[in-house]
Amino acid sequence: MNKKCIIRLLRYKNALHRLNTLGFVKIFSDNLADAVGVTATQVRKDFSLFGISGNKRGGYQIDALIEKLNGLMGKDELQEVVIVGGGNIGTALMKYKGFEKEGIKIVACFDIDPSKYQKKEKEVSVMALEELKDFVKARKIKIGIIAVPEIAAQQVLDHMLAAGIKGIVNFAPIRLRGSADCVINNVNLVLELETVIYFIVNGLNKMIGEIHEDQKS
Amino acid sequence: MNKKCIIRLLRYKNALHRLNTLGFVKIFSDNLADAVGVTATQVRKDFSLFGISGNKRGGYQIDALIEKLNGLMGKDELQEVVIVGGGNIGTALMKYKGFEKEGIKIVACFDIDPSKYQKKEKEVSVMALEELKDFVKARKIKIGIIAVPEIAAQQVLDHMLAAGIKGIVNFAPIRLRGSADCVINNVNLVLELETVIYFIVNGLNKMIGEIHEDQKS
DNA sequence: GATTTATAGTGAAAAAAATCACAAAAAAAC
DNA sequence: GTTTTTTTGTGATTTTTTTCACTATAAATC
Ligand SMILES: NC(=O)c1ccc[n+]([C@@H]2O[C@H](COP(=O)([O-])OP(=O)(O)OC[C@H]3O[C@@H](n4cnc5c(N)ncnc54)[C@H](O)[C@@H]3O)[C@@H](O)[C@H]2O)c1
Ligand SMILES: NC(=O)c1ccc[n+]([C@@H]2O[C@H](COP(=O)([O-])OP(=O)(O)OC[C@H]3O[C@@H](n4cnc5c(N)ncnc54)[C@H](O)[C@@H]3O)[C@@H](O)[C@H]2O)c1
Repeated sequence: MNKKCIIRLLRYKNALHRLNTLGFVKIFSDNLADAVGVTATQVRKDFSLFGISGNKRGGYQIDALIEKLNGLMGKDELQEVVIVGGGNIGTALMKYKGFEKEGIKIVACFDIDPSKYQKKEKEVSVMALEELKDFVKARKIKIGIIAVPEIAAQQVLDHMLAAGIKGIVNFAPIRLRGSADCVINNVNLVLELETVIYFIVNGLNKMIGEIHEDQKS
Repeated sequence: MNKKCIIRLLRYKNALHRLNTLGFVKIFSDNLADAVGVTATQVRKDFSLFGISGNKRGGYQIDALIEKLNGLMGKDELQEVVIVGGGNIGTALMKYKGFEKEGIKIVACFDIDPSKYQKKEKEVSVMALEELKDFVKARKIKIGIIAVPEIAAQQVLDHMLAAGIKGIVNFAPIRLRGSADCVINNVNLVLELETVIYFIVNGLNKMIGEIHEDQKS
């Protein structure tokens, strides 16, 4: 079984979700491939690896496929997520409405700057960093987002680990190290831009295909 | 030459930048590997592929290395970038101070919602989408960021292509297709979270290593 | 109901990427 | 100034990932 395959499965699931809400009922491997940006063979191979099967000459039933993928991906229960750092990125994430439909809920944000604290109905509360540990332990939260300046990232990671967080998306432009006990996905938005710039400046538009790669550790 | 290698080179560059500002002068392949999350052999192999050499038993001179990488990456001139969509993500990016030191400058934002328009000193102006084309053409801007709702993304892409944009980072959770004439880097933040959730829910913390992969097309 | 056709499924082959293993060379130690 | 140590550089090898080439099968057509 292929490591990258897992990320592709998540992509398939998201694409199928979209196609489903658009009213599609059945899909062929090449449509799905197209939506996600891979080859049809790859889609079928991935499915084959995970024991997903469709109907020969009939394609795949979208709802059954989504169900199967959700099962494989363990996306049955709503995942509660906390953010540390209520600045630009943290706020953007808090305000984003698109998480819920993927079974993700941002339940709280923690900051050290008291001017950021807020407690409103309908909005995500911003609390003192000191409250993180109790909050996370009480609600058994497993996933956290780091949206603090680079300089504070390692320290925040330590707080999160102490609180029992098991998975982190880190937006600080520094590679935080995970462990057997905690997976970290380092997302570097500047790098996303730089990558594009590289291809433009060097006229490598030809080099089409999957290119970027993040790191989980 | 390896495709992923290019992204690693950008990572090396960023890490070196950081180490440099921290006062380091020279570095060994294993330090750099550590900072970026790869093996020392990989670092040397990558450098070898791009004709970068250091000093046996002496490691690499950081400033010379940065210069060489900048040369290879074509990061000599300041890159001006426009955003379309002045909402949550667009605003976060506009306010972010970390681009300039990587030679990137957000010069303007375009939106269809007049309530978002603003023209202040010191801040990035938000203008009407209709002004995009002239602005981009006049300043010969090559790079754009799409930060509009999914439903509007394809249309915005068309506007950008018409304006002459050659490279795009797209935050809408839909795969926009590039062409020989335009590179698109689709960034999906929900997927970044979902990936972490997958690893936690399935107890695959063991599966340490580089995992995530974005797409440029 | 036979034939054609489109599509899934998959072992085999190819391609791509990472790692290994070791030579070369520079610095350090003696 | 010789030996040891440390680190780079890279061809060879291994591993991983993708693609190919083909079979099986269900639907559509005749
Ligand atoms: N905004 C962007 O578009 C953008 C782009 C690329 C990368 N990033 C990275 O994302 C991270 C956040 O960026 P931002 O623009 O939102 O920054 P920001 O300065 O707007 O927000 C950071 C927040 O973290 C809080 N904070 C600082 N130290 C803390 C600590 N120890 N514990 C808890 N909270 C703390 C601050 O009070 C502030 O509210 C940074 O590492 C940045 O480099 C941001
Ligand atoms: N905010 C997040 O944390 C987050 C997370 C994941 C993905 N995204 C994606 O990023 C994109 C932007 O998200 P957001 O939260 O910033 O949305 P938002 O609704 O806050 O902002 C969207 C902006 O785009 C403008 N807009 C709409 N149609 C437009 C058009 N045709 N031309 C120009 N401008 C137009 C709107 O006026 C608005 O200002 C969305 O596709 C979203 O799915 C955002």
